[in-house]
Amino acid sequence: MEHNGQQVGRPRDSRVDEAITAAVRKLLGEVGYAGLTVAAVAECAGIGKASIYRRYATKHEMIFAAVVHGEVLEVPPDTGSLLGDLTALARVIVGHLSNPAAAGALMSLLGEIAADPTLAERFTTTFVDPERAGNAELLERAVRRGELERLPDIDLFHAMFGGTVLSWLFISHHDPHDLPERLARFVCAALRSAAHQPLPSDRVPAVADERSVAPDGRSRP
Amino acid sequence: MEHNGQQVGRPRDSRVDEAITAAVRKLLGEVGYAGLTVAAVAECAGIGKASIYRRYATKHEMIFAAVVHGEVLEVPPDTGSLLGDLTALARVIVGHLSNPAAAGALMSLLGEIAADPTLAERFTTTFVDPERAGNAELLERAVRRGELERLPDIDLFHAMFGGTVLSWLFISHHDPHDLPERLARFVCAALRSAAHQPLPSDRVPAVADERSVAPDGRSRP
DNA sequence: ATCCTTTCGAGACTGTAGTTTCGAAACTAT
DNA sequence: ATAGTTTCGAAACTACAGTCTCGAAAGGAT
Repeated sequence: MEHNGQQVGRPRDSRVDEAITAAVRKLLGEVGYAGLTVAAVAECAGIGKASIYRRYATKHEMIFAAVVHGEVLEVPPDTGSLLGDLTALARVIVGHLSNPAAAGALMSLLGEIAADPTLAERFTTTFVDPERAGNAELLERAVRRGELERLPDIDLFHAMFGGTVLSWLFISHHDPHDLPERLARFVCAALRSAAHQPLPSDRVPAVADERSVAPDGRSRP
Repeated sequence: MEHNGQQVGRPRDSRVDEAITAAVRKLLGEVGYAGLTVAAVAECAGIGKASIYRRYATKHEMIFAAVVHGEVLEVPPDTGSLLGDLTALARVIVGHLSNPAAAGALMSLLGEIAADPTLAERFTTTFVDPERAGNAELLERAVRRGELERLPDIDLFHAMFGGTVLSWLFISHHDPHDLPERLARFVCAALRSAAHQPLPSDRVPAVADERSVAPDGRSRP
């Protein structure tokens, strides 16, 4: 009988996992989200389709994992000022969203997410929550530094910062080269002003704690 | 030979056009973007699939036309204050994006647009440009009213306002009920601050407290 | 060493849905 | 009227997601 947590049977080859994500990213850049087929991923990775569906329930989950995996936005280091920090954060976001492979896929993925609560849940815990936490940390630095009197509306700030970049790139299709400076200056001004105003409401959006989703998102057969 | 503008051959039945868009909207509300099939649209409209593909090159174009047609965001009427106008504008955007049918479709559409320059062009002229023009008009009112010293960065404002709502709804999945007030207040503060800053500089004022945000009395139209 | 379980690549199979083809019908021009 | 053109609905075509089976291989357990 099997020991605690130890798997019985042939273990999964981690090289297969890497080959899948590498193939997905490569093909996303070449043929785009709509042109991506599971068969092509398998061939490009030199594996069988079964090895893909053993790991991911659907094609979308496969793409999701390949696009989001490890892409959690790191909090930029302390630059010494709120304006500097915001500029650096905007640069990180722009950098990630300018990657053509992940970029187009992310939008299509958001479409899927809008119609698939399971995927939405995973997306939130994997991507959204950490990113918002990073934003919060950045703002707390400004409070400690004395640049802000109190913590601003984190949820609004988070939606605004990322949402602006998203809209700038994928709706307006503007050149992002000077967006970080413009956005950071604008938001910085808003934060300094808003810090003097009372918050519109005092509801605390409790984050639903979900427990134990398998790391690979696939319940074992 | 054909006369000026007159079409030769059997004319299109305008009832078919109407039936298509009506069927798309009806089905989007029932089954969502991912569950929408061309066959279902054809059956629901009581027509053949060929009549759809004669009008639209792809399924996505069909949905795009059905969703965007006539949905151009109207500029809300003058409420007498910038804050009021911004709140009203945010309510309009939230209202449109909260429509489940259009909402999921828009995100998936943005994914297609990222990979299809033709669709991107149509989307820009049909949807993005008019919306930005509407935003500009609203800000010009504030300048005429004397609330703003000069016209702010229109492109940034446009991306920020719509992008924030987009992110709030489809990335953070938050409740939008009080978003218009929060967003409008925040952006209003930013506009007032940014209006009397030099545009191309990166000055770093310490904690220069400005209490000039007093005239905030009205909040509702 | 020998089972037992699981993963592996490969390929066949199925159902669904986007797209195209086809004969008939509708309309204009001569 | 008749030829030419375009639209119509129905049906055929095609691609692909997703599933399954196969024989082989890689572990762990006894």
